[in-house]
Amino acid sequence: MGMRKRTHMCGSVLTGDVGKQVVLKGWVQRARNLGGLIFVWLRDHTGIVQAVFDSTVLDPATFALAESLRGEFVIEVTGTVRSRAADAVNEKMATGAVEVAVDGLTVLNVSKTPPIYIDDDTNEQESLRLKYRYLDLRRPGLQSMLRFRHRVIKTLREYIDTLDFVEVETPILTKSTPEGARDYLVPYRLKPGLFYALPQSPQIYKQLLMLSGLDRYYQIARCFRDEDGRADRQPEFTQFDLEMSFVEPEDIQTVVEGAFQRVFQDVMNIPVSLPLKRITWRDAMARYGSDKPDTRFGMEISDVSETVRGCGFNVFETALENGQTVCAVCAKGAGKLSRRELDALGEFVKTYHVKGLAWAVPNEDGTVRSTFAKAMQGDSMSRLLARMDCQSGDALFVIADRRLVALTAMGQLRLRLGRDLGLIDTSRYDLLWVTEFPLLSFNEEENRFAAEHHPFTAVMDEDVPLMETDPGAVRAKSYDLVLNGVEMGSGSIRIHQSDLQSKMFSLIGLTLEEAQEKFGFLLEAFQYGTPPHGGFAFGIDRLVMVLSGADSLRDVLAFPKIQNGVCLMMDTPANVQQQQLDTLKITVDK
RNA sequence: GGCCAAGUAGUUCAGUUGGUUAGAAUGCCAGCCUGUCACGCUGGAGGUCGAGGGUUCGAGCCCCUUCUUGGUCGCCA
Repeated sequence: MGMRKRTHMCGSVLTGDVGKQVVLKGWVQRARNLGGLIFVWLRDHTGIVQAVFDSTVLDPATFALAESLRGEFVIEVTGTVRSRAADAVNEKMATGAVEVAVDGLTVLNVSKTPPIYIDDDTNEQESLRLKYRYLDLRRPGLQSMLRFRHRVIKTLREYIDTLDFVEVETPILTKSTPEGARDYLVPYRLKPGLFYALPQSPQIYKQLLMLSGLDRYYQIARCFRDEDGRADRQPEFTQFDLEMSFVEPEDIQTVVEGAFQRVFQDVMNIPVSLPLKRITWRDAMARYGSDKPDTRFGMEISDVSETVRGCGFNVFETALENGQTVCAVCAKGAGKLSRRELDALGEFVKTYHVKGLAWAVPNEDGTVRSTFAKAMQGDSMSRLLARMDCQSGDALFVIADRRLVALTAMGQLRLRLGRDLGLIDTSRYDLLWVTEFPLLSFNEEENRFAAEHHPFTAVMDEDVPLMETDPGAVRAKSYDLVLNGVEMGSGSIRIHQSDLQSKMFSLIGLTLEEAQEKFGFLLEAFQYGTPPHGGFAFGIDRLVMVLSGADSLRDVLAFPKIQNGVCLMMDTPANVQQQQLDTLKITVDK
C-alpha cells in the first residue's frame, strides 16, 4: 500500500495520454454511484478528471472502498487513460474527452461533509466562507486568484530588478508616530508602559536608506493601520514600496508607470502607452469632484456660480453671498428617472454633508420638471440649462455649498449616476497621475493644519514663500496614481533638509519638544549629508482587486479580516493567558 | 461612534392580516441501479426561526434591548 509517485495533474490528463498508466492524487469533487459502476470526479488545483470504477473489472475490496468515497476525501488512484465514446464526451470539461479506468485506489484521508460547496457557482454567506477559508480557497476561482496575484508580484520583482533596485526588509517592530492612522501597538516586556508600533509604512526607514547611499530601494512591504475596515481597506495590507535618490517627480513616475505597463502587458496582455495622462489635484477636484477621478466616462462637473448669480432662487443666492460655490452636472439620458428616484439621489448626496440637491428635467414641450424652476426668475432656468447643454431626456443636478464640500458630493453623485446609467466602460483601464496635491489640509476639530500626504513631503519650489503667508495654498511635490477611480498609491519628493523638516513639524502643530521626541533621530540624521530623494508606494492588494474585477480586498487576500479587524477563521483577536498579561504588567479595564 | 440592510434545516431561500404539527430545493444517511457527468428512483434523518425581554388567548411575523455580518458616514499621515 505504499504511495506511488504522482505522474499527472488532474487537469492535464488529455487525449495525448490515452493508453498511459497514470497515478493521480487529489480530492473527490463528486462521486456518482450507478450500482456496478462508479464515476468519481477527481480534483486538484489544475482541474478535474473523471475516474471510473468498474465492478466487473475491480476486485471486490477495491470496489467496496470506492463505494465509500465521499466529497473531499483525499485519494490516490492508479489506472489507464482511455478515450471516451463519442456520445460520452463532456464538452464542459477540459479533460472531458478522456477518463481514467481505475485499477487501484488508496484513501489517503477522509473528510467530514464540508459546510460550503467547493465550487465557484455558489453563494454562501461570506462570513461562513471566511470561517472555513481553507476550504473556500479550494475553489477554482480563489486558486486562480492566488496564482494571478503571484504573477503580478513576480512581474513587479523582475521589472524592478532590471533597474538596479535593492530589496531591503525593514522592521515590523517600530515606533509610533503622530499624524495619520491609529497605530497597532506592541507592549515592551522589559519596561512596562513602553510600546513598539507596527509600521503604517516603511516611510522613515526607506528615507534613511537613501541617506545611507543605497540609491534605489524597494520592498514588498506589509503595512498596518488600526482603522475600521471597508471593502477596499484591510487592517494589514501589502505595498510595493520604492525610494530613489537624486530624482525629480518625473523620474519616479517613469519607474512606476513602467511597472504598471509591464504588469498590464505581461499579466493582462493589455498594452499601456506611456507617459500616462496627468491632471492636477485642483483640476481633478473641479472636473470630477474627486482626487481619484474615474475618467472612464465624462459627465464632468461645471461651476455655474456666475450663471445663476441673481437668478432669484434663494438657496443659490444665499450660498453665493456666503462665498460658496454652485456646481452642476448634466446627466445625459437621466430624464427618464422618476420623482422617487430623483429624490433618492437627493438623500444620497446628503450623506456627503451638503444640504440638498436641486434637479431639473427639461420636457419635450419646453416646460421643466424641477424642484426649483418656480423660484428661478426670468430666463435664468433656460440660461442654466443652455450653459450645461441639458436637453430633453437629460437631467440637470445642482449643488450649492462650500466649494470642496459641494464638489465632493457632486463627484459622488457623478459616480453613482455613471454606474446607474451604465455609462462606465468596464472593459477599459484608465490610469492617470494626479499631481500637485495641497501640502496641508485644515483640521477643523483640532483647529490646526495636518499633512495631506505625510509630513515628510517637499513643497513645490514656487510655493515655498506661501508657507509663511498662506499654508493652505501650498502645493506639494506629490503625486497619486489612479486606476479606474481607485487610488493605487501615492508618492512624493521628500524634505531632505533638517531645518525645513523642523519647519514642517512646527507647521502641523508639533512643538519643538514633541518633534524632538518623536523624530529627533530623523532630524539628526538629516544633518549628515542627506541626498535629495523621493519615492512611491502602491497597494498590491488593490491592484490585484481592480485587475481581477473583484469588488473587495477580501477576494484577493488568502486570509482576510472582516470590517472590525476580526479573523473569522482563527477567531482572533483572542484572550491571552493571565500569565502573559502579568509578564507585561498589563491590567485590563473591561 | 452614527445611519441603512440582513439573520429561519448542513447550505441557499420561501413563510400571506399574528392562528393547527414551520416548508422547498440542495446537501446528508439508507436501499436499488453498469455509461453517469447537477446521474436517476424510493425512503429517512435534520429547526433554540441569532439571543433576551415585552404585547397577545396565541409571535418566525408586532414592540424594545442586544449580538452577529455586510454597506456607508466619521476615520483612513
